[in-house]
Amino acid sequence: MAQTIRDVAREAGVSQATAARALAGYGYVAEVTRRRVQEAATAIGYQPNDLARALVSGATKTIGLVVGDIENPFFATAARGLADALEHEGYTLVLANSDEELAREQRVVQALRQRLVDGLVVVPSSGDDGSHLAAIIADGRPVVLLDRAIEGLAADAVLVDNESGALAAMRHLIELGHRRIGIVSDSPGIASTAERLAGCRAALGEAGIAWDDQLVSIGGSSQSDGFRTARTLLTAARPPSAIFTLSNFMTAGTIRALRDLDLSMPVDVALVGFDDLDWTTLVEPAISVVAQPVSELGQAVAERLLARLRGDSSPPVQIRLRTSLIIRQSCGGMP
Amino acid sequence: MAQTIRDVAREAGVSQATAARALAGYGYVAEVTRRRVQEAATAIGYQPNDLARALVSGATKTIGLVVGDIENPFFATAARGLADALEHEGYTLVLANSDEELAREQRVVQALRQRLVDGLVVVPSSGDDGSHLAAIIADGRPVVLLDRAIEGLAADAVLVDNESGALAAMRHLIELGHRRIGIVSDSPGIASTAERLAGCRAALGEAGIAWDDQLVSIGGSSQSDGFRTARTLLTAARPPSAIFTLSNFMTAGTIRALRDLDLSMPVDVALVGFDDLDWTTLVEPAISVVAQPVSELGQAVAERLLARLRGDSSPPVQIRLRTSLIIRQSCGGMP
DNA sequence: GTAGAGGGTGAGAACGCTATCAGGCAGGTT
DNA sequence: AACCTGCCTGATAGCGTTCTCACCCTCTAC
Repeated sequence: MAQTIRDVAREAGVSQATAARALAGYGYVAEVTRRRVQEAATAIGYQPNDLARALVSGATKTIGLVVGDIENPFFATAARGLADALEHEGYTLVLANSDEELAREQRVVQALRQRLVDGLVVVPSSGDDGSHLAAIIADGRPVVLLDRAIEGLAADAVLVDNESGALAAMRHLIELGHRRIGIVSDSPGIASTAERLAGCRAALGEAGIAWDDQLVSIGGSSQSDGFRTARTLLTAARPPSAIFTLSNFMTAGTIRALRDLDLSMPVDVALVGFDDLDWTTLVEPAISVVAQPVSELGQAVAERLLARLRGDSSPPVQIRLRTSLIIRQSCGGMP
Repeated sequence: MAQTIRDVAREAGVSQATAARALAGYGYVAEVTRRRVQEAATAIGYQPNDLARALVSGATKTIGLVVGDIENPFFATAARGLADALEHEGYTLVLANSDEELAREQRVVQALRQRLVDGLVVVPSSGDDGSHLAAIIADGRPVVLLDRAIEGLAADAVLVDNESGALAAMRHLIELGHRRIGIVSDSPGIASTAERLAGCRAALGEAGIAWDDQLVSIGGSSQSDGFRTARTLLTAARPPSAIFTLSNFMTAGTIRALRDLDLSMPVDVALVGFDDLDWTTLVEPAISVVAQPVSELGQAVAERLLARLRGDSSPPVQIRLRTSLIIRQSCGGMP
């Protein structure tokens, strides 16, 4: 098996304590001894045991990441940005999927807690239940929320400006003359979704258009949910002339529904989606979107987390990154 | 901070040893005592320390996963399949990106090694250098290769049938009458890519078509590399009438190049790509692809790994999952 | 009445590391 | 000669578990 510091000590003919000092570089060690120990270490191929080190130091140099589903490119990109920034400081990511289910999320958070992660990054599946995360914070370990806030939880959160993003998208469709705008949404239990819906409401309000529940379809968060609910919307008695989708899966589902019904963008239906993925410019017409700075989101989360790990104990902050409306062909607003 | 088993013992008025027995469930403990200890544990909110447990048991219940880039949907899906299967058995995934660079891969593997992962799943960036992985195997910890083999490394590998997949795709294009078929490839240093190229060679050989280096563009593994090399191919003096792309990023890059040059599929250029992603049926025309059972790949890897962790010490096996050619509109072979 | 079996308990070693402490030994100072 | 000081080293105490061992106590069997 793996060699221990004792093996190094024996090989170098010194005590375990001296070998430890020589390798870790603290206390007094004679230059000759240090060299001898180091040579012995490489000779027998010694590798420090991070586990033992963590047990005594109390820090595992490990960060837990809980996302809904790593297959969602949004989460994958954020995870990447986070991993890169953390790796810089010697931290490793432990990954867990919650499937957007609170119960599962609680289970994996519990597991990560026992694993003694130094900190936790969570994309919470519920906007109001944060008791499992409060327990981690009570342990004195930092928690940073990614993309979604939790009401009443004293944790840092790095979010995007969902409300103004949705507002801008809806405004644009309204300016293009649309009065009946369909909204394809995933569950409003997800905090970011709720904020986007609020943005929609605000835009309709300022344009004097009444909110119409018939035009809002709310389903699960998978692409097939998006397909199903968009199809329902489009086959209704008075279908919308434009659609705003609140997430990338909803956008994909809606495009499939449009294809299925042989409706073309932007002539039959104008479309704007939330979240910009690579394929949105691969399809024709290219999809207009509210773009989020996804990778920056991960980086900002890493920054907050590292600050906390360094001892920053200022009150929790909420960071909002700006979204930007990218107008392409699908909404008909392109010159 | 967190409570220890000693705190539970004190609370229950028993020794640390008895508390441990009561909680872990070995040895003799009186029923009354057991109940008292368990009540004490929940009362003070005791959580076992997995770190200490791992140190003594020698198993961290942790699996390392090294992929080129978690943002690549292929890896993300495989990771998901793997994570689900492993979670079932109480294992957690530790994630690392190699950026398809051997040096980086070696660094992260080293880090995972010190972290004492119980096993390692690697998508190797090099097909011939496996020394860093051999070291893990020498420690007695299982390594399973995902998607790509390494020559001369005694480790299980779960792969897809790259050669016959590429063969089928090329055959199909040849049957459609194409004689000049462009191949957009990423680096052949990647084992799976080399196998796909071999499949291409075989198909051309059996059709009596000479291999033409002018028709093969080899670049990096990013989408922009695919765009650049496909563009070069398409703007050459005698451009190909069909293109076969060897990975999903190459496919996306090639589609962009076609759009950029105002060439349409399948009329101007027929296209078949390797790897089926969600967007391939979102674009028009829908892209014909060699589909890989990605999620099954992850599951099969988990199965192998779990078997090894349970002590299976049979000689390393190589598992090949079948690919399937899905004919859609982009190649012109659809009735 | 004593031996033995068996339930129940606490003391303590081990895992591999970090880090403190007591002491040894050379050199210089009073 | 006695004493300090500064370098160097080994012994040793944890970190929070798992798990073995020795021991005690009670009950049954001869």
